Amino acid sequence: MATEAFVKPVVPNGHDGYEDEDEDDIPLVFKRTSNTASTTNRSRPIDNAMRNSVIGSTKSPPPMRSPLTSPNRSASSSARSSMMKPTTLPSSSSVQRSTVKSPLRDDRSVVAKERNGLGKAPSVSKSDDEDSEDDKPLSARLKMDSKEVTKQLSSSGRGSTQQAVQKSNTRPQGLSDNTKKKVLDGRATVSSTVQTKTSVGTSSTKPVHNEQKRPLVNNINRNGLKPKTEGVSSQAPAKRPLEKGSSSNQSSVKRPKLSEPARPVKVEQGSHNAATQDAKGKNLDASKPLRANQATVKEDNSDDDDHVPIASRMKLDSSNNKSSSSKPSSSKTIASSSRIIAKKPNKWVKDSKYSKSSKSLPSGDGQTKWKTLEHNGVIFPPPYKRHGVKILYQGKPVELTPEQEEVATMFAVMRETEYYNKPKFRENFWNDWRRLLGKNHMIKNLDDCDFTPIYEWYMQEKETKKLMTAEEKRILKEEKLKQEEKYMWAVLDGVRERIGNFRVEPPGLFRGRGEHPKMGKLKKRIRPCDITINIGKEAPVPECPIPGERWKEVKHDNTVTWLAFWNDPINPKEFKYVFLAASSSLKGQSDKEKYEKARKLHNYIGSIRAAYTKDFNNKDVTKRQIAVATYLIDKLALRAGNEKDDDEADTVGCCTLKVGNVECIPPNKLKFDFLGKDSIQYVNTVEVEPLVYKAIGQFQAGKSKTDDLFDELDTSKLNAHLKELMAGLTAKVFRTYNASITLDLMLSKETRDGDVPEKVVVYQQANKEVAIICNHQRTVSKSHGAQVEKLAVKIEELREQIKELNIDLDRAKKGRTPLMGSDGKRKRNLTPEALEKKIMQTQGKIEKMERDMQTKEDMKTVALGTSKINYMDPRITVAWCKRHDVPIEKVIYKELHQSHRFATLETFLCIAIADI
DNA sequence: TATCGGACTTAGGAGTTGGTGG
DNA sequence: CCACCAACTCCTAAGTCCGATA
Repeated sequence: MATEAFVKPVVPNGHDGYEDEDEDDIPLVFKRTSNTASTTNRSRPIDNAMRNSVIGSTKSPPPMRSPLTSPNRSASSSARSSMMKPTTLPSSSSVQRSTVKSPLRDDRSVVAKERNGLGKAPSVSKSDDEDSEDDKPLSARLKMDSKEVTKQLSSSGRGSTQQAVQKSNTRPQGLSDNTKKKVLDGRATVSSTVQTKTSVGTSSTKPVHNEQKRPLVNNINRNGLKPKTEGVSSQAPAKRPLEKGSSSNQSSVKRPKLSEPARPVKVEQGSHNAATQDAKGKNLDASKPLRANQATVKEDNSDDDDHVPIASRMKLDSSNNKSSSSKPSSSKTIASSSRIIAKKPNKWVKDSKYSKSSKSLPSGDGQTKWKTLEHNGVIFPPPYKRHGVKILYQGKPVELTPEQEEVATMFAVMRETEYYNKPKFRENFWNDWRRLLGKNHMIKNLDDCDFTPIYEWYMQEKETKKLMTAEEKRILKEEKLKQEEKYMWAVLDGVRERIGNFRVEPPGLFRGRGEHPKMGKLKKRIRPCDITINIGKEAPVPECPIPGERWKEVKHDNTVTWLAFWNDPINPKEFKYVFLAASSSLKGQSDKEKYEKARKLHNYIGSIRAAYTKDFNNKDVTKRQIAVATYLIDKLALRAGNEKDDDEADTVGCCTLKVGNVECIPPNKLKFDFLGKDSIQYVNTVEVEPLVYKAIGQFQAGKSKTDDLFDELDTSKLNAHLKELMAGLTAKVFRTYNASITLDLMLSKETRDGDVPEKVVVYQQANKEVAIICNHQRTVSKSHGAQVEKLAVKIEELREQIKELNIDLDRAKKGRTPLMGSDGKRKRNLTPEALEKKIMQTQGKIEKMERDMQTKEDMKTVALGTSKINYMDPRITVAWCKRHDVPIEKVIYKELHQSHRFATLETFLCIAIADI
């Protein structure tokens, strides 16, 4: 390893996207596309299933080899040393993770693994090599040398770290068995080592493998924390009472949906173990050194270092990490490749000639975001057009003013939605509409109103629209475009950029998600006098599109990126902003910064995990809560969980979890059940480090179900703590990091030789894993049941056909003619060979349909788009596509890849390759 | 230190579109 | 050629996080 250390290892698979730092340099501008979300559906069944997993399984990990990780990775990693080294990260993290499996991870297993740091590539195999060639170059290019790494590190703020690091390192040798095991897991490399002791286990999951387990847990046990039972202070003021008592309550309350148990953990160990082992083995070697130290540290000192910023403690191992690998087949390849790569990368990275960086990065707050900004303001929805259809009140038609009719229409058209019959929705609507009707209006209550006439008018309008010819539709579309064209673009620093939401939100009834207390309230029409425009000083102020009216205010603030804003009519304290589109350089830049931060976390994750593991039994309750919360955020990808007002839906994140949201299941499993963002239910049962389990029990002691689990904690305290560990680190970075590392790991691990469709499936599986980890759900489409049924029917028909064909085959062999078909027609007289061929083909069809059906079922509640757009570093995807000759458009949709972000990446990659 | 204001990112669902299998 | 469905786009709600202020 050592040798390799500097070289960037090529990742076998090559991926590395993540790892490469270079990319950083890359000019890319990421732009994001707009969203994509998938469909709707809210069910969340899936999740459950998927989610459950154990976080840390205790078992010792079997030796697996992670392809990636292991050797190659190590090597490579080392190479990357800098970043990602899988080793590094993984290590620590890995260790933990591995140990633990996060439930999530289970499925997520993969993820876990990744996180662990694997690097990427399992081994590159020969085949890989080939790919690797591409890969290599790229990856290699991307990656930095160790030196670079170092630089980065330092830049990242390690500075002081070193010292700290040292401390941590110090411990090295002493890894406990546990540690070793962890290490073995592969994840462990350096960091792992460190952690090892404490090891939290993280989950690593391999998709399949996950199971492997994670030594961590075990380790933990050894550590044997004693749980203190004491109490946590129970002060917990309940921040927001759950409504129901139990956590679950929430869920229940808000979303009835699933409560299923999570899926069982998945996986299984089986396969992976092997991998793991390998990895471990490898890792060990390499890793031990550094991280071990750290890890070791842990308990002992437990407190010692506390003060030391983790960051400082950490250092990278970059060099260290690299090492291990050995093994496998890939090694050769890797090595060689790595070298090559290494060189390139540097260049690459550094070269920033390509980088477009010309623009100033936005980044920090208060910083200048632009020098000149021109735009034409916003476009307003057309004024209300009266239809004159009357509603019935107690059976009689009622005359309404246009204003009253407009709001009545908003309500009428929602008849087929879930909102329509919700008491809160009706109540809020009625309160606002009644105000419009006036005190003396004949309509005295909503229940006596019959909106059917308006609903029918609306349906008819819809039908009419549908019946328009394609030509008519095209003309309408063009007209609309012509009207809006001038509002669609802004010129920022001389560059024409698309504006994201240049249309002012039209009036309507508020559709909050979950059990939102304000659902049904009237969202009034926004007028120019509600809008503040932000534009360059030199630019002409946009003309107010509504004659006789004027903007509320015109500002020239170049420290912000918004072009206009107005106060949210539903929550006047909040704002609605008009920003540039995701494809703009401004958004792309911040996107890139986001991924860079996640990458940087890769270098710190080992020490961070070691640090929080050490604090699982810290005597200071606040520290203990921070440690456990960080663990949950890291392992389960939970959101931070800011405090919320009472006039918002009752949802929680990590810091706002209620006692009732977490159930302790002996010996060391935790069942989470709560409503998260958008009132999406999160149900997951995971095995955690025994110390975590104990700590949770302590935090719950003496409290009611609606009290805060982490009563000493809030997001600002948590983030302040995280910032001590790594500059710029906040809770959400863990989500980005774990999502990207998971993608990377899964891709490198699962990609095999094969045709493009097969590779695309691998990508989708990886994407799915990430979505599960992040709990991105969608509701099951209305037609899902019918679609599945249809497939089932077809499969049955094909089976019948096979039966008939077999009969015909028997007859044909005996020289007889086929029987009449089920349709009564005479069949062609085929030779036995032809019949056999036909049977085979039909069998193949059945198999494909069964697979499709399974996939459809598996994916019915998983939303892939959100993670693709917001969490998975596009560089990983691009690098993988290049490496494996998969056209980028097969895995990324158009708009996404058209966006600068991807275009740039591709360019970047091409350049890198050429360089080589 | 807790709150609040402010600025941005992340999220799911509705609506639209275009590719494709029958 | 048509119907269907998956893939997108659009929309806007709902989070995160930071810095200022009380």
